[in-house]
Amino acid sequence: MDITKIIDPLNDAQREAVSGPGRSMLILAGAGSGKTRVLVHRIAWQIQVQGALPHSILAVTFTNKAASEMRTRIEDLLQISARSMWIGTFHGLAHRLLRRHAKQAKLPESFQVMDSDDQLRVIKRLLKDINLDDSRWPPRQVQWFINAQKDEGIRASKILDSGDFFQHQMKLVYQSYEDICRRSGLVDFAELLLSSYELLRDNADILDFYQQRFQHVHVDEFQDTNTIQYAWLRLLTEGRDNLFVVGDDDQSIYGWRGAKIENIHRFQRHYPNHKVIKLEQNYRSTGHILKAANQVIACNEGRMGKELWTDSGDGEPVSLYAAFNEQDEAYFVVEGIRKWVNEGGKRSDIAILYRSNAQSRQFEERLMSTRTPYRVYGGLRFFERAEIKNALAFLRIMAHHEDDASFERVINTPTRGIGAKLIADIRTFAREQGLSLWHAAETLIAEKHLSARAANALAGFLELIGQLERQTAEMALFEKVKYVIEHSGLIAFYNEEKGDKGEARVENLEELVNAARAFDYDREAEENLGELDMFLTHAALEAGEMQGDAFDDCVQLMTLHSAKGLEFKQVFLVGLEEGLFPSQQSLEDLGRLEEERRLCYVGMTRAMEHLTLTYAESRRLYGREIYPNASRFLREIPPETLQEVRMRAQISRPLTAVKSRAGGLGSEGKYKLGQRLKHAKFGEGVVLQIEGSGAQERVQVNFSEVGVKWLMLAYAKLETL
DNA sequence: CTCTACGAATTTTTT
DNA sequence: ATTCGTAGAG
Repeated sequence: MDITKIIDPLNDAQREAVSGPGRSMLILAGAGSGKTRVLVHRIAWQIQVQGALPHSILAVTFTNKAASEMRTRIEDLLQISARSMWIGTFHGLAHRLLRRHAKQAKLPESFQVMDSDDQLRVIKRLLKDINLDDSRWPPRQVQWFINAQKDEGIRASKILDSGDFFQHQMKLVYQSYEDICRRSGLVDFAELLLSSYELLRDNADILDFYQQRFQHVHVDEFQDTNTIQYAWLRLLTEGRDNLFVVGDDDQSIYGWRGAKIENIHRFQRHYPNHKVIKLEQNYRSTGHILKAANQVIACNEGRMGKELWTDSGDGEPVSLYAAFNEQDEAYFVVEGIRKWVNEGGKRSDIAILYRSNAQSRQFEERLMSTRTPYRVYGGLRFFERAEIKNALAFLRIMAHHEDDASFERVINTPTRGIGAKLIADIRTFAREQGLSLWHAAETLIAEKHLSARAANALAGFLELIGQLERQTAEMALFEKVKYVIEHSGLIAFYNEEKGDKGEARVENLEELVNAARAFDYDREAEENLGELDMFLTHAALEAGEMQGDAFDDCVQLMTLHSAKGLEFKQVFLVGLEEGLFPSQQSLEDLGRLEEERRLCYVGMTRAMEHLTLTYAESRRLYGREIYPNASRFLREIPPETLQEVRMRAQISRPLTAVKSRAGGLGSEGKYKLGQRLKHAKFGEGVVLQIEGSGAQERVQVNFSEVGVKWLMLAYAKLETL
């Protein structure tokens, strides 16, 4: 066997990880340290050297992109098909388990996957039905609550009824939501995970089967796992010491949606025999960029401790530009892009990264007026567009009459004279009789409870669906889709819509036909599911590529979050201002502040050759002019790696705040970040920030009773705890 | 049913 | 500022 291909391209640490003993391992892989490579080569090693069967490999990722990349790279490396390996996202694999064992998972054979938009609609509907005032109970918040419970593995029935009104109400809503989903055969994303966890937990035979099968379990981006995902992994590997996880605590930026860094510590406790390997050699960025990023992340407490290094030289220093205002900032960045392109650089090697989507605008305007091609990430994706979801809802309701969500979606789309009143009546009747909306509608017509006009319109709808069903019964998937978008009236409906908008929607619908034609049934068909159902699931689980032509040479605009995992020769990290980045909401909580800092670290380490940081001294935000301070993260960067750029020297002020090395690193004095202390008047609090020195030294403290305050150390009477 | 007007909210996102 | 959702009028 030729193992040189597997081993030779690796450095020592990577090699140790790849060829390590067949027990649990924790690979702490810094940014740009070759983490995917390690994962891929580890799997190759197990197969080729240790004789593992492809069949016994399980590899879990968070995104479809990561999963397919891993699969491709394994196939390229080993020159074998990776078909029999289970490589996929947590949700994708959970889904596969549920399809295979629908009965034991207490789900209908043909359950449908709901995306978050569908889920939100169901919740809105539900809140209306039980007459909850949605200004006091915002649907989003309810959705968030339910998902958070599921992510923690908590069923509605397990929520304590502590007498807390909010809790009590939420429990009721959650319970009704569960009922609706069960009755309609709908499963949301969080439910995929929770149900598949329960499936394994409650069925010893099934669990045993998969434990036997998956001799080698691998997890990518382990720091992003939430409670239920960890519990799921734990079940599969319990007592087997075969869990190989790769992650980076410094790149944990999804705490706000339930990711638990603690899972790394949990892992260390639960797999006592494990081995830890740190990958610290970086193959992406120059020395200056790494030094700057290292110093920033070093300000966080309680890290696993890693320091990136490179042997490829310092490179250029990091640029810093203090813009006059947000327009000047955009102007400066686009000017930088122009220079780069003039010197022969590619636009697609450039990224503009920002904290919040709203910031993209000024850059778009500037790019547009200079006619620079660009692409903004994070818009609606193909399968999330309303017209596509409408078409899919037709297909769904045809195949599954009890799917209330789809029924609601298309009952009056395109409009066919079924008004709010009639729909409400159907809903009420359905609820009273415990029927699906479809069945309720049928019954209402049959029992002549409706006015002639209403009955007519409703019967027309049912008949339309019935006709579509019959006429497309024998068609291939793409023909079926084509037939439905044409004969449901959707195409005609959107053709009516004036402007490019309707035109674009029609084009999208036509594109859906192509998507159906291109859909590779065989590749996905493992479950005993019809082609249409597979396609619908595919649409929910993989919302599809974002808009824009990847082939064009475009400047890339995206949030810091969506930049994770990517790299660019030239990175502009913009809007480094207190209140923006770190965001306002994170200022008062050290934990969230540290997550912002990690986000900053992620952003900086995206840059390969050149990193430019900018902030504005004045910014229009929500229609108001604000005068933010430079971000604390700038002060954490070692000055020797920084180079201030001044496009218009007389305008931008000298950067005193940035140059003065503040005590923010927490090395000197008796106060450091996170330090608990007590003030005679304000009570107890936590140190968030330290600035200045000597008589000027001041600390920002978050007091539990009175909130955030700045205190001069020279005057304040403080006592450390 | 569609259009307009007014008020409220406004980090980050994958599945 | 802008967007989004709802309430009320036409």
